[in-house]
Amino acid sequence: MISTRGRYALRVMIDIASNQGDGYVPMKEVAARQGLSLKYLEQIIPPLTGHGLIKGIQGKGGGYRLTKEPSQYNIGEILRLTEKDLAPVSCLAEGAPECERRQKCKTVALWEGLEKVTNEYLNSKTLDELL
Amino acid sequence: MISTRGRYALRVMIDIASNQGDGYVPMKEVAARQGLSLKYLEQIIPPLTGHGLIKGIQGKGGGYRLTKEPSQYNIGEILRLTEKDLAPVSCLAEGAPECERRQKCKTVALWEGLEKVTNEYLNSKTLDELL
DNA sequence: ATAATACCTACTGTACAAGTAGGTATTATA
DNA sequence: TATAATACCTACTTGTACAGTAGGTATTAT
Repeated sequence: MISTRGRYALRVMIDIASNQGDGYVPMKEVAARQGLSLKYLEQIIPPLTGHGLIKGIQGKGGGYRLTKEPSQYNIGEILRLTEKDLAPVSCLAEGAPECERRQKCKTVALWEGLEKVTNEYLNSKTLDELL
Repeated sequence: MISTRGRYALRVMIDIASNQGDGYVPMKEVAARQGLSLKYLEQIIPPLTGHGLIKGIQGKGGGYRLTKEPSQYNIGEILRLTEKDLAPVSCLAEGAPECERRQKCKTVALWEGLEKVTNEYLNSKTLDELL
């Protein structure tokens, strides 16, 4: 299940896209508009700036803005960065210990298929479709 | 993320299908073959018997068997019964309080679409495909 | 100098997942 | 009729992770 981290990150991206104009959007305003905790959002944002999806500038008058056109973001990349893991089962999560039943496991192909359809869906949707 | 309840339920169904022959399969044997806790499995099974997916008979020589051909079970129904919820986000879970942002929510359609593709995938797979 | 911002790190309460534990009810069989 | 083996039921436990709260530092415009 998608946690608040991914869901809030998406709402932040939508909010910035809708309000950036030609300037920078303070996270304080995003938090107020979205009814979310500023302090919590500050913990969620770093992977997005770290991977260049948004740019933040410090100091008075600072804030965030997108680095690309909304149509250039797919939802999957936003969620993969902010969500802990998008795998449908823990044994497919990154860093999961190699399962010793893997060879004879009758269900792993099912879970891999499920992961594939969800990733394809999320990668096919872009940010501008949500505005 | 699919929890152990749904994953174990699936393995139980596969194990019963593979071992029932023309008799009944004791859960104790399933637990031993699958390397799972019998006591834990006993908590997971009731919704499957309650909805008639498997039939259990008590007493010595008892156990469980399928009520239909493996090809007649779809994976989605097994998971929906044993998993707490298959919704991709908590606001789409059954019994979730009506979200007051629902009307203006820009992301709910995305989550509904994600739920749709996962349900379609899981409903399209049948138990016999896993044997 | 000050105010407003991004950015950083530690701590906390709650809920739930994943079991453990100890029973009762039912049925075949010796 | 006693016993063993099963399904079925309910309470309790433990660890972990989610969803924050809290208190700072660094940077920049005015």
